[in-house]
Amino acid sequence: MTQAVEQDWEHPTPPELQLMTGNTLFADARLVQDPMFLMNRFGSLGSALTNGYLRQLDLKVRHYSVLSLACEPQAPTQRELSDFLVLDPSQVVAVVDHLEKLGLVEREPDPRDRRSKIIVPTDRGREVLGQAELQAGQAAARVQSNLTDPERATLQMLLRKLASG
Amino acid sequence: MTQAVEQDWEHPTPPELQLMTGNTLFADARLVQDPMFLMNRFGSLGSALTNGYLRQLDLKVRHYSVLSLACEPQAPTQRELSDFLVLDPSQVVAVVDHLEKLGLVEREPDPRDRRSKIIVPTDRGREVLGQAELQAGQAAARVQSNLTDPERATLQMLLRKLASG
DNA sequence: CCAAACCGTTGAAATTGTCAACGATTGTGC
DNA sequence: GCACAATCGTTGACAATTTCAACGGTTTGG
Repeated sequence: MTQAVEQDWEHPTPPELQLMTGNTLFADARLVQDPMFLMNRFGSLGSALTNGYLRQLDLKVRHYSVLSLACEPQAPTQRELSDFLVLDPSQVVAVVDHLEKLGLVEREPDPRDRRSKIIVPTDRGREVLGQAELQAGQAAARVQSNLTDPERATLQMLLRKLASG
Repeated sequence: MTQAVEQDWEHPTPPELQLMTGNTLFADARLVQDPMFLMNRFGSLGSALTNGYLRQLDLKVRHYSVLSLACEPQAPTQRELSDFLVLDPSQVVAVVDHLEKLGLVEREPDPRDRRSKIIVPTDRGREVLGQAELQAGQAAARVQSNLTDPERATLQMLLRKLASG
């Protein structure tokens, strides 16, 4: 039943999505000075926009994430994906099921633990990952369109340092 | 014991919340270099943590956001809240209902447009907002614990510039 | 004055998040 | 070796959240 439902701009057309209100009503509100608020706003807004760009590949951010991790040198188990992506194991099942139906990954038995299954990309999986990265990149570029290149680099550096907990 | 400084989690509120995997498995994964991925991760993770700190006030991030905006010089209508917070109007109804039941805000008719209602904080609302800001600040400090003060300032500046679209 | 658009509200549907339990397998203490 | 707890993927149920259509009351524009 996982058929393409609705349409809209699912073509190679860039989705229109309000990034941040040009509204000057709350321009000086205390909320917009709160980094957590902004992070949450751009996080959800960014993934929504990325989902739009990924729709033509029948993927969402979570599928793109799993596919990307599956293409890393060391193929992950579903448990590792669950931990790293902070997704319930049952949600990982659904994501892997979808990717498997698209022929992008395969479940293989873990030689070291027959309880686990490692997620391995197919050739087509690696190919589609490249396209997905392109789409995600376009979405990211659009979100960061207000920043200069060095600012983007600084932001990335700070976020990575934030993640190094 | 000293309860003034310490956070007492009266209810099953997890003080322990995995901010970012110390797992070194995916330390060099391409995903962790993607600013959008990190932004989304810290956005949802940060709001989940903030929700935990706000639980003692019977608030969530969305209620805190609405309360904060209601306390701005110009009291907003529900439509303006809906637009700015990217929430469906029906969700704003639920949030305002909750805040109203807690006696923190009141719906007042908009003198300029009898269709709209402006959300005005009560005295207790402003008081609780102060406490909520304290809790949210603790959550934020915890998320940003890996950053130095100047780095925090830079991050805030970049996020605000990101929002100035 | 009339039609279209807008606001808040309600309710229903779809998506997502959370949690308990199960077979199969592995690790642990004895 | 052997019971026994713990783990992994999976399923199914349940709660929370998002999305959407429709409705009275109101405003706007022609």
